[in-house]
Amino acid sequence: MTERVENAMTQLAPQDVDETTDSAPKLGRKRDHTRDPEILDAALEVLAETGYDGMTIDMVAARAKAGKATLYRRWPSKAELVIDAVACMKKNMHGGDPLPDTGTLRGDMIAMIKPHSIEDSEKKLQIMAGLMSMISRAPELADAANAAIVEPRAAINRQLMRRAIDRGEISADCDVDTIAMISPSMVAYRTLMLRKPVDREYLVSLVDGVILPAVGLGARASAPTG
Amino acid sequence: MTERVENAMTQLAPQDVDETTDSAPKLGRKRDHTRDPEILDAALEVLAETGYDGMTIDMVAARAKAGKATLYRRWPSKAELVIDAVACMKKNMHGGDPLPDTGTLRGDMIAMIKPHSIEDSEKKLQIMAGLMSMISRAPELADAANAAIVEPRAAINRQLMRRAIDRGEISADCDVDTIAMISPSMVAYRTLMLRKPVDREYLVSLVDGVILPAVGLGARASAPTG
DNA sequence: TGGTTCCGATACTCGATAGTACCGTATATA
DNA sequence: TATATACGGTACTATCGAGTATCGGAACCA
Repeated sequence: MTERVENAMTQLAPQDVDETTDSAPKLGRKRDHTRDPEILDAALEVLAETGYDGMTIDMVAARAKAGKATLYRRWPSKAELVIDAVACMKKNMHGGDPLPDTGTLRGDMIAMIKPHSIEDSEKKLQIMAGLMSMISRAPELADAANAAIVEPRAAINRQLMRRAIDRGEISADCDVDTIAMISPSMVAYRTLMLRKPVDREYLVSLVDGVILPAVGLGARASAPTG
Repeated sequence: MTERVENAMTQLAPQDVDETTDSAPKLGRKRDHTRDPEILDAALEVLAETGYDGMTIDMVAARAKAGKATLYRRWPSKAELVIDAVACMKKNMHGGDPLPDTGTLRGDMIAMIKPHSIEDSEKKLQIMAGLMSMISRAPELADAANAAIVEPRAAINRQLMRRAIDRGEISADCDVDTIAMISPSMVAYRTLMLRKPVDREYLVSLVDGVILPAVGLGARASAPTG
């Protein structure tokens, strides 16, 4: 409630935060920053399971097999820990497989539907749900979450569509930006509110029943293979 | 966290809840049930402003100008109060204006875009956001929220599309159920995560850039009037 | 080796809030 | 009028969790 969030520190690395850059003679044991990612991952897990308000620092510490004080040595508050965790989620995303290039927009989009990415997406949406209550207090968090969770998928869709435009498969008049957001938005709503499964069948029906028609490719214009 | 939610009572009206139906001789002052809606509305307001976890019973009582004990006489817990508030939101929805019938699907959909409904929708989405953290603990709440907030809009879209099918304007092969969810889902995502304005312009662009193309009506096939 | 800082762990403070108890008052039945 | 209950308000209890303090031990540096 009375929480204030001014600035995430976002990985300042070796020296501590409020030191005036040079006044630290670096004595004694060094902070083990290899543990940061483990702690942030633990925070994301707890966040997905219990939501921001349900999440306690003790849970995160226990999950990361770390002491509570260790967390407070690295992040000044629960809020900043979460903000950092969400921000780092984006960085730590492996670029993943290269974009498919099957020659048709439908082929590319269907090729993007992989069990791994479905499950990955569901986990990230749980994190997003857990963040919702905090977003009204820290709106910049919405940007971070969007950048880490949904924007990458939308960017892929945009690129696939632009290539389709370039090869003349679809019209250049398409509202690429909006259409690229269709499946992320609908998958988010279906997962979080309808709580219905987002499986391959649903995603294919989105491609064939909404996206392809929207770009002017009639549903029955493409290959039969799922 | 340790909250349990078994059953919402959902407006049992005159007699109290746990009375075995007839053993109440009805003595003394009667409960003033005309205040129930005021209390539930206050709960929805606070819910939209602060979210479930940030909401306190004292806030709701103060907003409704009622005593905290009064709330606990009527609902056994904060959770059940909220569940009841969301459930009653659906009931208390005035049917609103009759469906537009302009003769074209585009005309009908554009006619549905009214300042009042935009603002109403935004308020309801704030409530939905406030509920998110609780939904994982009480999944039936997701159904109630969906039924009260998004489903009515989707139902309208379905009906407009079915009429368009009946009059031969669009093909009967359209995936009506899925397409009817496009604008609710995208509006929800845009409001809650992107925090961008959902204004008339955006809604029109959804109709012209996504929905009409998806049902096979080329974007430039319709009336010029916005 | 000795001083310094980090580590995990635990105990503590302190504010906030769900839920209860009780007050004086208002309103209903008998 | 007497009784019983609801009312708005307030004080209280009990719990929970953020953040702090401190511990013995380990790692690092001079």
